[in-house]
Amino acid sequence: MARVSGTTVRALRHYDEIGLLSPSERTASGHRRYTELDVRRLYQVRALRSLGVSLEEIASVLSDSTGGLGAMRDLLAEQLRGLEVHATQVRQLTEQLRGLLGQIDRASMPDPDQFLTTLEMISVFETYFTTEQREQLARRRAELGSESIEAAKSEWAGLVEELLRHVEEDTPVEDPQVRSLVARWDALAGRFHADGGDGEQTKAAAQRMWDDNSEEIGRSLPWPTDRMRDLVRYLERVRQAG
Amino acid sequence: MARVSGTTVRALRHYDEIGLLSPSERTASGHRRYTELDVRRLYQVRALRSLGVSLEEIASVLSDSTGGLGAMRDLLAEQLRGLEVHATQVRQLTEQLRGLLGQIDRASMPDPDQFLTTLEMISVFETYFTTEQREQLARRRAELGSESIEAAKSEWAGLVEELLRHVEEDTPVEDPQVRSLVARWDALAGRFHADGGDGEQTKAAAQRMWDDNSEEIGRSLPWPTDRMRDLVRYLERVRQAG
DNA sequence: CTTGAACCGGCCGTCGCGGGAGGTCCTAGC
DNA sequence: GCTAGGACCTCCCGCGACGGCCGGTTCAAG
Repeated sequence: MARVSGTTVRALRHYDEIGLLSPSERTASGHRRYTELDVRRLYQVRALRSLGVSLEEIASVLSDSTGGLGAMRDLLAEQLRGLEVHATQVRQLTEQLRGLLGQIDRASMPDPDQFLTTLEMISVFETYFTTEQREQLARRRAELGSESIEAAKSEWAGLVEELLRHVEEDTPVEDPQVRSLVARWDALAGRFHADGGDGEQTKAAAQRMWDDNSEEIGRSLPWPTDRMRDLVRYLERVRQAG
Repeated sequence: MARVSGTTVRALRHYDEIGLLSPSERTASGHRRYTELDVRRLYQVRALRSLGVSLEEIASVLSDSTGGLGAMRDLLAEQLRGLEVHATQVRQLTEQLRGLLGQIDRASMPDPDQFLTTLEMISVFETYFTTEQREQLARRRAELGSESIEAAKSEWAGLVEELLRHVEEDTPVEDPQVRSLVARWDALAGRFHADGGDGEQTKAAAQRMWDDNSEEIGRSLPWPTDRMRDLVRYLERVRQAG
């Protein structure tokens, strides 16, 4: 039976154990004897398995005595839906991996610490954003276009530099110039979120992420950790003063 | 630690058990106490996990004390290759499922037996053809174009009808007309295989499949089983006579 | 001092089998 | 009839990355 059907003996015994396909007969000595009907059922099982259907689902649909071609159709349709979801996840993973590899290659072996920090950032990111929210962010980035992202990056870098100066000079948090800088900072960050509805949730997630992990985030930036920490505290004080 | 990092307590204990991430300290009572360094390592672990890297590989690459960014790069590149292979398989599966669903829908609930037989055919197909050979067949079909496939199908149907007549009339196997029909049959089947090299293997696999499962194949056809079996035997006799 | 939440180690379950141990059976050749 | 070796049997452990439960300990707040 195993030779003819291209399955392993172990698989056949497994199907017998779980009651999915028990041979209709046994020899007096206990050897499994498969009938013609058993062979047909095995072919059906193997075909559904090769389509990724679980043994449990196969059992239910094959034992559905209502001649259930409808049930079979539903099962395959559901399988297809699941597969499409899976394919989406695989595409996202592939994209992420390619991005990371590109980052490594472009920097041609950057500071290992910095790369490990990037890994940490991915983790934080995963923790705080669900997949849908991440898609939303990606769409938003796509809408903005890559040049405006570059512009935002440089504007952000400028903001950080200016704010760091104020931190060093300990400018009072009520200073209108400082408050305007912080407002620009928040507006800049806000541009990367969608408006209303789910956008609010994304914003809230980002806020939580920032609140809980501002130090981690700081480490991933091209400025020294302690100065960024000071900057973050300063920002919070300015916001509370507002 | 679990709350902050977004992992479950169980996962943390698991990492401890397998020695991937053991807390640097323990309280006197035995509670795990994670240091700042442990937190960073956990973030790295989670990030690599979210990229689909196995715990074993994570352990090896994180314990690589050569500051191994190169090892990391290799690991991620390998991960990417594996993902791409997986994506190909997923695409093939999706295609198969869509084809099957289309078949069910077009026939708007055909004979359940016939559909189950289709499933059996898939299984036989899987048994005898490797993935690469299947791809080759698919390419060949694409080259031929769908209309020529339809033409071949109807030509085949015509051949079967004519040959069935000869079987009923028991025309001698040496009859030149019969031999020409069989030659057309073989040529028709041959058109669906590539020429030379791997094509020969595909042909051989098809031959084996036909030899071993001609009855199964017969069941999937729109002609009655017993007449097809007679036809198959007749074909073999004609070929041997040639 | 109590109480409820959090933590501990340990063990079983998942899914689809693979692989091995130790014993029985079957068939071919002498 | 005997023997050799292959095929079969049942029973059990293993994977990978944890989830979940149990009975007991520890911790922080009131």
